[in-house]
Amino acid sequence: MASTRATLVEAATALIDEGGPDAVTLREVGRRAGVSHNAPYKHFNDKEALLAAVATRELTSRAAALEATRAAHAEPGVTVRAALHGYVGWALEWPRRFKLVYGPWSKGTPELDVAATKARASLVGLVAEAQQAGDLPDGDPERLTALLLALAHGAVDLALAGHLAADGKGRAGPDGLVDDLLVHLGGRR
Amino acid sequence: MASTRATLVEAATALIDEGGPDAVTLREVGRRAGVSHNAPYKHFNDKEALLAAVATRELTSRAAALEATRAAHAEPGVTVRAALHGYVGWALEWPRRFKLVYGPWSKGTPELDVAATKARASLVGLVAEAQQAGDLPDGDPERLTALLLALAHGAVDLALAGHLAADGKGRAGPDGLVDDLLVHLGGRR
DNA sequence: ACCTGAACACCGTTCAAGT
DNA sequence: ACCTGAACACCGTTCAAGT
Repeated sequence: MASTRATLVEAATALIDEGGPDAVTLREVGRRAGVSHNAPYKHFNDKEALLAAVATRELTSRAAALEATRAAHAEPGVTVRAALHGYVGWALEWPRRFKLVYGPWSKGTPELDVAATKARASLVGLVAEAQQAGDLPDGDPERLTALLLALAHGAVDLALAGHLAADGKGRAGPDGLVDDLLVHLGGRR
Repeated sequence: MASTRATLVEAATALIDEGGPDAVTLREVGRRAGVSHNAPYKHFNDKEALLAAVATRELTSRAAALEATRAAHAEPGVTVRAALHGYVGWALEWPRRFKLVYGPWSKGTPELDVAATKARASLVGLVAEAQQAGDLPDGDPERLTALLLALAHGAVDLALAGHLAADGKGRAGPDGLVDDLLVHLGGRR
C-alpha cells in the first residue's frame, strides 16, 4: 500500500505522459488517486511543486540508469557512447518527461537541482575516464561533458519539434548526430 | 493603424515575453488590443493558432537576421560562427519565444514548419560555403548543419534550465561551447 | 496529521445577436 | 466580414470544518 504522496506523484506522471503539464489537473490527479481534488495541497504547496516532484523522481531514475550503464560496460569510450544513446533513448521514449525536467520552473526547485547535479557529476566522471583512456580529447572534463550533453540534448529537442532536417534519412537522427560528434572528437587513439 | 490581427499577435508576443504561454489569456490579449475577449476567434481558430502565429513571426524574423549576418560577413567560416552566436544571443534574450518556437504543438502548424525550413535552408547554404572554403570538415552539409544547430540549441536550452555546470566559469556558457565545437571540427585550414 | 466540500476568481470556447 | 455579451464547463487555490 503506497503512501498517498507516492500515489499522487504516480498519477501526475501518467497524466504528464498523456498530455503534458496542462493535462495534469489537480482534480484528475485526486480522482485517480482516490482522494478529493484538493488533497494534493496537504502534500505539495501547489501544482508546480507536484510537477517538480515528478521531475525529481525522473531525474533520480536517470542517474540510476547512468550508473547501470557504467556498470555494464568496460571501456570508457564505449560507455560514454552508450550513456549518450541512453539519454537520447529516454528522451524519445518519454518526451513529456524530458520537456518537464528541462521546462521553465518559476520558483527555485532545490531537490530537482540536486538530482540534476548528481546525474551530471556521474557523467563528468565517466568522461574523465574516457579522456584518460585516450577515447576523448584532453581538456576540462566538465566542459567536454557539457559539449556532449548539449549536443545530445539539442538533437533530441530539435527532433521532437520536427526541426531536424532529414528525419528518415538513415542515421541523421539524434543518435546519428551523437555518433558524428564522437567521430569528430576522435581522441588520441 | 495596424490591423486587428497584427495587434492581437503583438499583444500575445508581449504576454509570451512576460510569462510564457500560460500568461497569454485571450481575455488579456483582447483587453490590450482594445477588443472583446473573444474577438481573437474571428482571426484565429483557437489559442494555439494565435501562439503559432507568434512563433511563425519570430522564426521569420530569425531567418531575416540570418540573412543579414550572411550579408555582413565575408569569410564563410567567420559567418558560421557569427550565425551560431546570433542564434544563442537571440535565445538568451527571448527565452520564452525560444521555448515557444520549439514547444509542443498539438496540431500540425504548416506555416511554422515552412518558416523553420526556410531558416534552416539558409544556414545549410552557409555551412556548405564554409566547407568549400575549408573552414569546416567535408560531408553532408545538412548533417553538419544539424550537428552545429543541435549543439547551439542544446547548450542554450540547458543554460536556460540552469543545467549547464559552470555558468560563471568564464567561457563555458553556450557561446563557449559553440566555439569549442568549431575548434574541435577544425576543417582543412 | 490528513482529508473533505463549498466557494471564489479565472479561463477557453460556444452561441445568439448585432453592424 | 467583424465584433459583442451572456453563458457553460473547467481549473487552481483558499477556507472552514471534520476525524
